Amino acid sequence: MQKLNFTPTGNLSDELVDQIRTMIVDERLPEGQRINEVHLAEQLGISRTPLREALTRLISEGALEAIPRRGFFVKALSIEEVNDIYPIRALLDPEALALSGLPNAEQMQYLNQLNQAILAETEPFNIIALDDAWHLALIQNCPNKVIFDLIHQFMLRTRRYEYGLMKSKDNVNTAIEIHQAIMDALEAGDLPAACQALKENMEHGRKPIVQWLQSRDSETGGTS
Amino acid sequence: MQKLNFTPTGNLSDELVDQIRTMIVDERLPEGQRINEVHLAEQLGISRTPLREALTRLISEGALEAIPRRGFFVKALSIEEVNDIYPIRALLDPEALALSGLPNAEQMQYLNQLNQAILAETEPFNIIALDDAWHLALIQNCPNKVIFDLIHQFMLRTRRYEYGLMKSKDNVNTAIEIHQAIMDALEAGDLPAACQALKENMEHGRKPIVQWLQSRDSETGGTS
DNA sequence: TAATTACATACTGTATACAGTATGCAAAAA
DNA sequence: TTTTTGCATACTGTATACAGTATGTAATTA
Repeated sequence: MQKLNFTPTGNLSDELVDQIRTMIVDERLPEGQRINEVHLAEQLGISRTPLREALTRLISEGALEAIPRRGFFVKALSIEEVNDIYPIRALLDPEALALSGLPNAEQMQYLNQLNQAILAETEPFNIIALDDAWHLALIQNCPNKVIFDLIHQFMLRTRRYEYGLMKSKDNVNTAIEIHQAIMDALEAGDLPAACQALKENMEHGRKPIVQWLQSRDSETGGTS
Repeated sequence: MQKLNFTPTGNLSDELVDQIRTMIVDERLPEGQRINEVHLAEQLGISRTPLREALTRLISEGALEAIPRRGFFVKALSIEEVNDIYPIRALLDPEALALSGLPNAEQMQYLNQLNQAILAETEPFNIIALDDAWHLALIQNCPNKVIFDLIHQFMLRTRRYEYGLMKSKDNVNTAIEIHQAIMDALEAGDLPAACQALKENMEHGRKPIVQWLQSRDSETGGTS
């Protein structure tokens, strides 16, 4: 039962990383859960070797942790991590935007399209993917590829947190409005204002997530 | 020929990552080189499975890259990467120091000891390790663990560049003087000045590396 | 002589086998 | 009834086997 018998590009573990990350984000693999390699491997239709290579990569991404001789575990969501990461993005994202400069007309149109697509989308997982795409499109001209990749990495790392959040339409609408404000500044040709708005976006994006985590932690159980 | 037959903590690949990174830094594995897994595995006295897991991790660190069906390659040193990373550290390090606050007397003494140890050391590899240790000690109180880890990651990633540089005693002395200037500001209780000095340190640290790379690239061959 | 094709070799990517440790349960003793 | 100890089971970590692709060389043809 091979997944794909035409694999001209990429290895099995490449696709596995995306697949397993998605399972962690949508909580099919809930936080704290121990990964049973044999079970997961046969569930995914592959052997343990490429699976372990994928799990190893997800440790670097911060989605998993390993305890020697005990195995891989899904990392717990933590308020500390949110409080740490969002201020970093408040530093990195505006810097990336400043380095990128103003987007051209075509790029502006694409940003608008994405923002409207977010409005139309109802599936939380897709909303997050579109939101991330918007933020990446904003800095697509960034000449500093390391910053770009770093931001991309943090996006993947915070998807688990935003997944819980984006179930509420209120938070989605807020995000759309902030995007609009940034785009307004860009269309006015005011790059510093756009950077400032982006910085505030990141600083304020932290708060509702922390609140959600706190309310979640005060409950004992959760609905599946 | 086992490396250690008492491994109560940690897996083989944990130690392999450090070992192979060192081989890349000191150019036993030169840039661009294709990694022969069979050869390297038997050279290190282990099998290909844990080796491949270690190599996978070193891709995340930026030391290697993988081409499907071709294998792992040591990433080439690039001026672009240096130009990208040092401005990021000029952003992150001062922020981490600001969050850390002033070090206490004991910590100041440790910073002084490290700086003197750098002066006494002659081996480039050790100089870099001490320099990194100094910069980490500077921000050891940083409450933002993600920034701390990020800086640590960038240190490992830039060791290859600094190894070429630290062969010149001039550059070592410059580093020591800058450390001293930062410590002077700290002992005066002026945290903002220390952050500013650290920022300038990072911004200026980039230049000699780029110059070294340019002069190196204009030569055809190199001494072993 | 230069170019192209066919073949032998080597290496990667994946699966599987094996060894050693952790875990949970049952039985026995206090 | 509670605690402790021994054993069976399950799972991780590592080694090895196998399949398929890339690579280099030699032979053949233009």
